[in-house]
Amino acid sequence: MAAAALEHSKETIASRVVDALRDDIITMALKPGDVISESDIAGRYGVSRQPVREAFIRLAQQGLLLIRPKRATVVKKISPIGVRQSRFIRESIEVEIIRRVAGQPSDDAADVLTRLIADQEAASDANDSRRFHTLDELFHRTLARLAGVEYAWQLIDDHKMQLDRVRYLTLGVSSTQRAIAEHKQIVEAVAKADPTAAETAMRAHLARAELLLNQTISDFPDYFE
Amino acid sequence: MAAAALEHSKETIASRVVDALRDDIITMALKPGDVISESDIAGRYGVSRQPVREAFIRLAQQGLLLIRPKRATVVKKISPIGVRQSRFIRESIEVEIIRRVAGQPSDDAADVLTRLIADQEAASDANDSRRFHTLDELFHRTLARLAGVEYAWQLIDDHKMQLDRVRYLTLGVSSTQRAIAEHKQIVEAVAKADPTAAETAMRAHLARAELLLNQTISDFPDYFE
DNA sequence: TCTGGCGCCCTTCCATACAAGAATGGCATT
DNA sequence: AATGCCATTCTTGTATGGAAGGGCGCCAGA
Repeated sequence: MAAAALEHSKETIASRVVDALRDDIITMALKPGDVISESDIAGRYGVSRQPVREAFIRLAQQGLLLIRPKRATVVKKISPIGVRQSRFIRESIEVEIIRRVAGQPSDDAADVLTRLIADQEAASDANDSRRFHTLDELFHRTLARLAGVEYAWQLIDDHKMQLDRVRYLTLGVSSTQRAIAEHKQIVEAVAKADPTAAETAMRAHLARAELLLNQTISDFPDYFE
Repeated sequence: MAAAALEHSKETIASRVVDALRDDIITMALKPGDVISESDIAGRYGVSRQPVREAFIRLAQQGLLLIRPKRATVVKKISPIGVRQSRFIRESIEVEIIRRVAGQPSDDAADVLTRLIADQEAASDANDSRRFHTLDELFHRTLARLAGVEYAWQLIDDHKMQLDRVRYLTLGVSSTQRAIAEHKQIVEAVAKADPTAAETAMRAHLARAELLLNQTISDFPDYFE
């Protein structure tokens, strides 16, 4: 925990504490199982306990913290079941999305997606994992936008944080080459207006995450329930 | 707002306030657009502002309240876009569920579902709308359980509250007969182990909600954005 | 040595006081 | 009559002190 002096903006203190803590949790600066307390964090950021408490409540609702009344507050360990179910939800939605996109194809769609893949290849060549994953997220978000349900993507953002923690642990591991190849298959199916092929490619793409999860669990057993 | 003296249990005051307020909102005792304040609710329940404030935060995260800093807190109006997107998510997941259930059929599945439909018919004959909708929810939840993703159902419960408010407004309107007939089609497809037919039936079942939504918007325009 | 009880310390939870922004209505000025 | 300013009074946001409860270790007794 580096974390000194959250930069002051016009937002409320509570909001800034939420952002700071969430970032620390996703980047594993705060590890699953770590015990924190209101006064602890309050002292660390030089604020009172009240806004910290409110931050705890919000993060607990997002599934990142576990408040044990009168006992303590801990960074929630990652639940393999929760991760799989979150992925089930994501897969359900993404399959529906890719069907729509492939079902009503436009030249724009394929173009935009192709360009994104090119960027990803550049990031991969430069070994810039962070940027690669940012572009990966953008790829999927773009599909949602093309399907006209970008707003729905925001709704599942909460669940996605569970997946993000796992992904952060696999930053150096995941094979970017393979992901790119899979993305190409998806775009290809979209260009051909073949919903079934698109669905198959998307399922394969998402299924690979299962392998990564299992490896990550054995690499960091303490971080999981 | 009837609402006196929330019954005391061992839970925290904040939790009880959350439950009470959420119930008031979903049952339209608190109407979309109503302005409430921390001290208002605090006085009404005879507690201090603090737990009420925490309840507001939690309900705001669930999309039921809108906290306008330093200004006021209002019961959020229902967003037609949000409702449609929530339904999109639900439809995506339910289609995936029904495919799985129909894909790996069991005698139990059809039996349990058939029994639930019988109960629904009884409730419909008795004109018990509340019970009918409770059974309706149980029907879909059972499908999730049969697909082995009951936990995922919990994850979308938050989004479902948006739909619940609309559904409450349509309590006397919705044609229970039709819903029952659609449920029968679904079970039939499951019994025949026909995923495609099951999917079609499920989509039709969920699509009918769109009509209800449009009618509800014109019936209660003030409750929507 | 083992076991049960008691007290201390830690936590979250609640209450209260104060601070600061925002809206509204009255009043003065033009 | 219209308009701009200012004070009053709401609201939510923050700080702080104490209350209530759970965990843990020391200590006494068997």
